[in-house]
Amino acid sequence: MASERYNAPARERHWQQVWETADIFRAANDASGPKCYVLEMFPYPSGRIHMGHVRNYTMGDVFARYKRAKGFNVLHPMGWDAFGMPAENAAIERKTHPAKWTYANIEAMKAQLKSMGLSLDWSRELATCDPSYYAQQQKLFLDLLAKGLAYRKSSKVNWDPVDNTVLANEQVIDGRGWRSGALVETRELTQWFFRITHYSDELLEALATLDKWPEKVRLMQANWIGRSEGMLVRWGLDKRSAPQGSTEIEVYTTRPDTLYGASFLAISPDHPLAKKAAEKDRKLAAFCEECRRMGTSVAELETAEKKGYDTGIRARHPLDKDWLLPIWVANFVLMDYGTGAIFGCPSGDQRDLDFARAYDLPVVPVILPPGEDAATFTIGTEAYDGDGTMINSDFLDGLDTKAAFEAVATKLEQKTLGDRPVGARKVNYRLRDWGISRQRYWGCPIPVVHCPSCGVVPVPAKDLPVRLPEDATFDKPGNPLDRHPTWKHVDCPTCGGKATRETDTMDTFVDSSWYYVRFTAPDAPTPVDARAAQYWLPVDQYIGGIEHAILHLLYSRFFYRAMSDAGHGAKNLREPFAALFTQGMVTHETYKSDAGAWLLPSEVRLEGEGGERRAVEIASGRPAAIGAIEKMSKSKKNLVDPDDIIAQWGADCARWFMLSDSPPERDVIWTEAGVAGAGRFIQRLWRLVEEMADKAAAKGAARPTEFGAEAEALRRTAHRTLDQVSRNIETLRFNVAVAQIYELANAISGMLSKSSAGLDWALREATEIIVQAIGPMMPHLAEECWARLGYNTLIANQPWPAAEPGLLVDDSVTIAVQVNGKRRDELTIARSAGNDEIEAAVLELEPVIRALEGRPVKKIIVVPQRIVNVVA
RNA sequence: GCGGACGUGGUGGAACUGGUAGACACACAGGACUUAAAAUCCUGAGGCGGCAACGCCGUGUGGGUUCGAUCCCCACCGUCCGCACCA
Repeated sequence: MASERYNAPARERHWQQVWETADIFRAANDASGPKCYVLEMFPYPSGRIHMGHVRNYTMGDVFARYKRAKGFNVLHPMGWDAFGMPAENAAIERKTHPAKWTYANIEAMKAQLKSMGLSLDWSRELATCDPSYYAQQQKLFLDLLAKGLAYRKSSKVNWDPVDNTVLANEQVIDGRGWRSGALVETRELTQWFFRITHYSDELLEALATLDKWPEKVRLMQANWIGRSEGMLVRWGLDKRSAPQGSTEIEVYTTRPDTLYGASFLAISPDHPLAKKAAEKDRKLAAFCEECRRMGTSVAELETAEKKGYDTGIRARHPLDKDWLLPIWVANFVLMDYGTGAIFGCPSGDQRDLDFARAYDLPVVPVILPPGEDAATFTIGTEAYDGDGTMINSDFLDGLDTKAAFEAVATKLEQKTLGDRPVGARKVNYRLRDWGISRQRYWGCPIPVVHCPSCGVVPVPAKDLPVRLPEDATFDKPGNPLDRHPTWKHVDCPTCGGKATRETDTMDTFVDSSWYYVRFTAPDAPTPVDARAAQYWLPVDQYIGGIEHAILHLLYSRFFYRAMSDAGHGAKNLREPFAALFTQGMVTHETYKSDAGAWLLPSEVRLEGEGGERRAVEIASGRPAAIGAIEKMSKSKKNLVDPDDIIAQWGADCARWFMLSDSPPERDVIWTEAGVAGAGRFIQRLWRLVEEMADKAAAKGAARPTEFGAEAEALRRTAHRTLDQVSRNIETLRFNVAVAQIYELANAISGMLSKSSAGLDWALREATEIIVQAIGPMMPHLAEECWARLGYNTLIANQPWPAAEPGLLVDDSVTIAVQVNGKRRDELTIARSAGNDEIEAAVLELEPVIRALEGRPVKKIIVVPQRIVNVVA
């Protein structure tokens, strides 16, 4: 029979239809048997999927299909992270409505995702901008409010002047807004917060239980939470110098052991004491003002000098009532960490040392590094912050650092100032509460009403959801909800008086903090269906980008706990994602025209090879520059459109290429050659299956009793491949699984020209195995091959084949033979051979005798089934 | 500055728990088929020396542990990532 090329795009549409009609990917909440919840981070509906999505969803799909074949009840849903700024910006630019823009995008992207052949349960599709979703989120908010986990406060916040909204700390990267890239300003505003700090310790501690998360992500979260153990220490103020009514100041320190090395106190320009002192000191007031104007961007911090101003106020050392220390206002002290006040120990802290040197303050060494002599040790330009032996420290002298910490801590806890202890042990966290207010339209409305007489009043359940008004205008900057003529004006639910709605909407990260829970029962009348959540959660395998290591993943860990504590979760579950995998980015070469404009890969023609590679701009015929390989981005135009690839090569080809070569956690370089290689393999596999299918004799033939050596070897290869592919899919090592499938394909090809009863049967078996093995990765091709092999079932419904254990182990093994650690030969011997037998055989090998050069053998090391080393 | 990861042929990468380094793929070269091309198939290849058998060298650099190190330890170099005036 003449082979025809496999027409991937056409056949893929066919099989997608078949799957959809059979509705085989719908997950049942009431199924018995083991469940497996596979989830990829849901996309923002920007309008088109990009290659990053293709990679992410392919990985998830391979895992989901594999688990399905392994007999799990798999939940593999998809939805849309649909609130957010781009919709609003589109509304401004194109004079459309965010909802219209968003839903049109969803429709387009859904079609694209479907063309990828993903095994998704579309019946659970949700969009976070849909009132049916955000209504439930508003209920959650109110329950958190009732629990004190949501609250309102005035504080300094990060203001993004381009997006005209507040940002959470996690959303400020290098002093810039995470979306807009604008330098963030500081503003004092009254905002809504989630009390994530209530869970600081739990979020940190529980990281240790997440053994299926990347170490890197856990570390990043631990650093972000930033736990430190220290003490709050109260210092009495010298009455003569202190402002009226100020009697003490409290500092936070992690190094109370260095208290005798203190030479000054420093407070933030925003510290109440600084403000009070500034009332009477114009120069100080000016200094504080100057500090506030200083930016907080990285560049500014790096160049900023340590600046201070002596308030003239003096504080009494907590361990020595006769020791007065100056209190300075310093530009490097942060009001929102600790107490906004520190004591400076210049010998033990580089920053304090710099400050002391600049203002000529005392530098007293209190910790003697190991190996140094107390008589000669001095601090020059470098502080010593390590451990050592205490010196110049009164009752602490001679103790080591840890013991000194304990001794001071105990003493400070016993000593009193006024009627309270001078010191108290305190654990501090870097983590701040999550500011969720956004001054934007396209987000979930915060369901409260502000009443002049009743204060903040929750919107009653019967009035939920608080819907976004559809007739908002986007022609002016600022919050469309705030300037809407009628929307915000309501009667107070409590007293009935005139009141106004909250016009802030929630950070979109709130939406994505619980969507995985909603997927378990997307139509439930309550936010969470307890039974469904209990059955499906936690997510068994979560896959997404590393960029969410802190943001989304920390928020979700918090929010899941908070909603559980408010009564919406699965019992005895604290962590929503049991296993996390962070995949690498998709990168591509960049091209620039001689006019300096970025060019799409499709706009250039590549010529030559190796060091001679050139790019030519097709339109102009002029040479173009080949630039660095970078993450695919609109700005650099190094984009390849998944639609084009799927139309030309098919989804299976794109999927296979995404899985090949690069380890999934690393970046993959998209190349035309790589895609073509994947395409070639598809055709090759198809030809192989056609040829097999035509070997009619093997189909349904009885299993031979004797196979013969070649058939036996092929069977071993096939079953070993099956075994290894299974394990590599299980551990998401797709590139290795792909390589093993190639090996099996090579082994089958090598045998195709030969024929015997045993070999025909083994070939048929091996072919069926390879078709099943590619099933999760290239599902359409697998169906096509399965059908071509004569089956009228769906391979998507076939159980994963089991490897025959007997074929995974050989009777004989080939082991390496070394002389003095250098490989000289190899030896094939019965697996059961004893050490004596192996030793004897090794010593007779010609290369061994030669390498020994007549020297006597000192000993022979035999590692069974691995290696033999003859030591001479 | 602090913390972490990584470094293997021309390229992407593989190597189980310390046990034959370079699987598999891409690119390349030679050959077959073809009027020709495409497609396909076969063969070759880490480097150096050698006709070959074979020998020597080889996983960023330098040391160490070990019968044996890509893997463990120490130091250094380079790349990438995260955090960063955090008291």
